Amino acid sequence: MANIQDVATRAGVSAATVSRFLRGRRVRSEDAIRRAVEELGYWPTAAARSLRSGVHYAIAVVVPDVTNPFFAALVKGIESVFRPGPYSVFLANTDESSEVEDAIVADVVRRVDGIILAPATEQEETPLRAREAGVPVVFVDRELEGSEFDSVLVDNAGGAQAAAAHLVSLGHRRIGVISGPLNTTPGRRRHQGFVEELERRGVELAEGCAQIADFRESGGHEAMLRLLALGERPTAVFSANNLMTIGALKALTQMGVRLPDEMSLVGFDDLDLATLIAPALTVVERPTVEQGIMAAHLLQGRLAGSDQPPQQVTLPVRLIPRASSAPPSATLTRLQAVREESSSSESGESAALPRAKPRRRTHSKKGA
Amino acid sequence: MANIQDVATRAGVSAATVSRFLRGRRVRSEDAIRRAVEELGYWPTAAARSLRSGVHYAIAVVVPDVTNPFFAALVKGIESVFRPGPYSVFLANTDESSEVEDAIVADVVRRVDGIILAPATEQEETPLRAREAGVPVVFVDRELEGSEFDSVLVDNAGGAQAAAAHLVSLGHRRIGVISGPLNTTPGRRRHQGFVEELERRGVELAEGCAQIADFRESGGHEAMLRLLALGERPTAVFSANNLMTIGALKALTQMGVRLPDEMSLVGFDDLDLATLIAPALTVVERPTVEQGIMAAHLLQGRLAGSDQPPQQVTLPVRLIPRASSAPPSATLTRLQAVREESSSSESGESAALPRAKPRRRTHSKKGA
DNA sequence: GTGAAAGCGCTAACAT
DNA sequence: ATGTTAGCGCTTTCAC
Repeated sequence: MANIQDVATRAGVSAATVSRFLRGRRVRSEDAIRRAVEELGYWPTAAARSLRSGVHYAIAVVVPDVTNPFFAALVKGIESVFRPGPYSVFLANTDESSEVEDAIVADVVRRVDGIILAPATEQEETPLRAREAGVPVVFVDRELEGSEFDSVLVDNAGGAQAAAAHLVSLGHRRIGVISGPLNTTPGRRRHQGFVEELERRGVELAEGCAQIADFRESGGHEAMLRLLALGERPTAVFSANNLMTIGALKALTQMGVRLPDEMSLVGFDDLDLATLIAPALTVVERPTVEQGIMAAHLLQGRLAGSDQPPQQVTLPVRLIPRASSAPPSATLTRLQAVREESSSSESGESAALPRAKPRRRTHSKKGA
Repeated sequence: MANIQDVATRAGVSAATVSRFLRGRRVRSEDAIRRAVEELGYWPTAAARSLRSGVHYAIAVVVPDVTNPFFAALVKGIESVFRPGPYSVFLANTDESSEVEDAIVADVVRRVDGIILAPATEQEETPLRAREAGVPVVFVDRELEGSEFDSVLVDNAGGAQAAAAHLVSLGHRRIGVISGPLNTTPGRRRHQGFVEELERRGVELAEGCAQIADFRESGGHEAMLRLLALGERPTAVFSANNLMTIGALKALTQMGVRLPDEMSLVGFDDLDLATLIAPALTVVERPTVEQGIMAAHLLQGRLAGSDQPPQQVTLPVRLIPRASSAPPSATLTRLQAVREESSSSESGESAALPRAKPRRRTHSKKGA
């Protein structure tokens, strides 16, 4: 395989000149060099270039699970930004394991100029090592507690709150939640956001109604089975990510529980097929490709030598009400008893409306 | 950052000895070296190692679209094989573009020791260049015409044939197909397999009933809209991959066409949510993770220096009949006329059942 | 603008 | 088993 010296000889110049030309500087012998490169099919050896100059013209994207459509979309966004070059984008998978992530980052730090990282958990100094090695890191989806890294998140708490508010407004009082690991940013934020909003609205989380799972389909499946096995089933459930929502749906189908009659379900993350399943799924949607684009821009800034203080970008989410969430059905809630007593004239429509927005601050209004 | 010489000095040996130790050979001063490595936080520089030895301890997986669950699963399989090391796995996305693929492969050839490639199209000598560079290539999902590369495919033709047989057996005579690009292996094989099986069973593909799309959701969507706009709609459609099936489903929903009453649908590729959509989707399922594992094993063989002739592995597929395919409905087929005459007593339940497994060979039973 | 020379960090060949 | 030496292919001074 031809090297730079071969090109130089053929073009009648020195290797240094060829190198300069290849790096975009103006030289007299452009034509000759271009021709020599062409004829020899020359392409620089990445390793030699990296060794000498310290730049790799590559970045790494490290995610817990490529199989998760969310991360896949993220990657697409990132790639679209870097496509024009000169950086190649490499993707690596940690399989939701901190150990694997450690190994990958340690390896990749020697091969790339920057890293976009969606950490498996928050307990790790791996990214700090990367920084020590002089490789900028941008966090996506998950962040390091009080760290000084660029990061792009979505409004996890806000989305979870919207889901809680939605379910309470529909009249649900016995509500379940399937959360991700609490040592991950989205796991903890969504869980807290959901639970706190319930409390704020005077709804207590009953025993066994908070299931901490693992962001995987199997975890969601098992969690939903546990919820269904409860003495008193929740009338509504919030599932904190796409994969667990799928698992939960399968559990419901398997146990013959009908949505939304027997249970309401709201998921975090839109599913590609959310509108096709029956009933169409109510979800909290977040920008995925955009999140990747944002992260890529931040990293590009660092690669260009930006010395700005760490940026913390938070993207908005939005609740999309569809058919899987509805007021609790007659047979399942005590509210129903109240309803039957008090109102019979308005029964036709009111059940479908968020009429139950009860006692925001339980104590403050008690006397009124 | 410490280099190998620093470690050597600290351990009181030469750099060569450290190098040998790191590569697994036995040395006397193991302990001292290990300690020095530890204390200095030393980690070899990949570029230097690659430059000198020519090995990168990395492989690349190049796919058209990470967002496609099929490729995501493939990657998972590959990673599971390489996880134990010593090779890192990098993933790159070609966005279904031969040009991007060319660029990626040209780049990656200088950085890795082997490539697993799912080509965007078949018209390219890129992989040949990789081979010239001494980098082994294993094809997945798609193959190069008459080439001498290892490859792992699934029984595309067989799957498509099974789908055709299934639909014809149900009684469909006016059948549509949404195919992928015919210059890709799975696109062509599935198309041909399907069409030929129809012919073999005496069913002709009507004008406009063969839609060649692009393996993308949007393509499937548009193709289905075109099929629905036909003067005489097909009573059944075969969609040649997961993404197009999703697009087709959305088109059907959008146009208010009910499955399977107004149309039967069979897809190639199982969908994660196939059982959750209404009605559950009939699909041709193929092993995805296994395909990745197989490809990884083949590449491992080459990396280990195997000189065996190119292996061509074909994995079996299987048709999973679910609810989206059923006999053509009353209003849509002339068969119904026959039915109405002959049977009225069994009308209650029979409509939902595949009872009409009528005249496998139209001509053979005509007189009965 | 250009060439000569040095060297990035490592491993392979050759001694011992 | 270990040290010495050379050099992978490139980029970067440093002169000119």
